[in-house]
Amino acid sequence: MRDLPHGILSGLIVETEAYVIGDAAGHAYRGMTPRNRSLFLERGHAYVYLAYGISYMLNVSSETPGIGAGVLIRALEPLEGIPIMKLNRGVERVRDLARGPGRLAAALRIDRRLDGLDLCRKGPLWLGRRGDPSRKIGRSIRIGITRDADRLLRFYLCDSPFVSGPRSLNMR
DNA sequence: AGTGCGATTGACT
DNA sequence: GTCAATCGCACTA
Repeated sequence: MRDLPHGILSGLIVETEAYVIGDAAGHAYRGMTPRNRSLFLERGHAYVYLAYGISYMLNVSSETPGIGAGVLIRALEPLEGIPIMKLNRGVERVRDLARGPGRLAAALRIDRRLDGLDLCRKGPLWLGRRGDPSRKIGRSIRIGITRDADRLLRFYLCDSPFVSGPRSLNMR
């Protein structure tokens, strides 16, 4: 859920990637730095960083304080505030509004100012419960990384058209 | 102080 | 399918 001056935006998370303890692909792997310190907060805090100088990535810290791990939120099925998301993204097609981590952040106007925010409390950005536990969840290798590339730590809703990535990865 | 490089995207052949 | 854009930051010296 995202609370903006223009209104409330929300969506269903349909795709994530885990960056676990001791994971060479994770930003926390080489210890705490000014950029990644939010990964070391109590689980449920936002870690936002800029990738390729172009796109912001939203992560949720996933361990107890001082450990350093998180989950990248890769795609959303837009639910509320779709007209505002279209303005934020400059595209009309609902499927393209938040399909991919950079697009998701753009649709929700997420940037480094939200870094470190507690996502378990209602605020400018927070997490709710909307999922249907009976929907089938697939897993695959993670997208766009080089180290620890073989681990099956990407998760997505099999039947959702709002999932990113090559179709060959979305069949399991 | 200088350098190299992405947890991507959008435009183009 | 290929490829450039773009910049904060981690690393080296």
